[in-house]
Amino acid sequence: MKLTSKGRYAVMALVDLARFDNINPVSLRDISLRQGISLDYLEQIFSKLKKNEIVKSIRGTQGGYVLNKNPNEIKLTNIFHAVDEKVKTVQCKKESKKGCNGKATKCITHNLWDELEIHINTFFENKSLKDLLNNNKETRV
Amino acid sequence: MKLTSKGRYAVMALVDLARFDNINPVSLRDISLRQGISLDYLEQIFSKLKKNEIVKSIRGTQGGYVLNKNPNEIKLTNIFHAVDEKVKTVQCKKESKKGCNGKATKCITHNLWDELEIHINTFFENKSLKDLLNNNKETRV
DNA sequence: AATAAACTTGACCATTTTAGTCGGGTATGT
DNA sequence: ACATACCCGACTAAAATGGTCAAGTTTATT
Ligand code: FES
Ligand code: FES
Repeated sequence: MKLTSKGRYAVMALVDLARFDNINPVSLRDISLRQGISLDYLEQIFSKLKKNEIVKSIRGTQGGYVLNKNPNEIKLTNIFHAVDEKVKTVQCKKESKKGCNGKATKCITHNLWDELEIHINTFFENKSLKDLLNNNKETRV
Repeated sequence: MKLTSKGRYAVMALVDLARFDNINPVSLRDISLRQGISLDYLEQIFSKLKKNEIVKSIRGTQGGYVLNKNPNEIKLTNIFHAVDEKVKTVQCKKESKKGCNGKATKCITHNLWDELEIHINTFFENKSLKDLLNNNKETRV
């Protein structure tokens, strides 16, 4: 049960972006340096964020990315969905009529994992980028 | 963000066990057949459950496993902990003074992932094996 | 017009994790 | 004796992860 770097980085990068994009487009190079994330990897991530209309790109010198929506309209759900960081607790195909291991019945714990999935997704649906902007400066340890 | 089979199987197997161990010890072979889980894999899992005093073993013919505690005392947390299915949302070492990527500060999303981890763990702490016994027969699809 | 910054695309890859398998044991009820 | 069932450690194929690399295109600036 772990979060992958792709999802973590996507959120990190967007928080960074949201802080600075009022002034100018923010280049991935800057985000890379500030957050310590590989530039090449960021490009992959932003390509997906763009396809999902979470950010807009501006090409050329002085270009970069800007948010495509208000920070309070961007939920973690949206971000995670964009970069394919999905919550998957059940083993069976969700829409299939079959259970785990190709059995005809749903397994005895299926309902439990469904509950868990909802529980987690609720968290993501209730958090927007805006929530992360306040009171979340880097905290010295 | 996904649940691994080890954790899923551990819970599945224990629910199965809890249903039948009032009468006789339950053999892994039976669980394997009923739940469609590889016997060899179950042995690995039960070895850990035993070390963590969640189940007791009885060797020899007619042997098997029985619960070592009341179903309402066995939380999902305990089960997951036993089989090393841990919830890990942050990238940094939890107790280290360093953040992600060896930086001296905690990253801007660290608090968020901490919150998430707590959110998920709360779910596991509030569910016991007993909760899963009622109303959780295999449901025909 | 030349240059350099920055986005775009797609292929490639090493490492780690997962989900097992396999081959030997040892204990014990019948 | 013998079959059942637990016990233990090593091994491994396949998938996922977390990137890197190469070769573009676009556009602001000089
Ligand atoms: S998780 Fe859906 S049937 Fe097992
Ligand atoms: S998650 Fe802890 S510092 Fe990034």
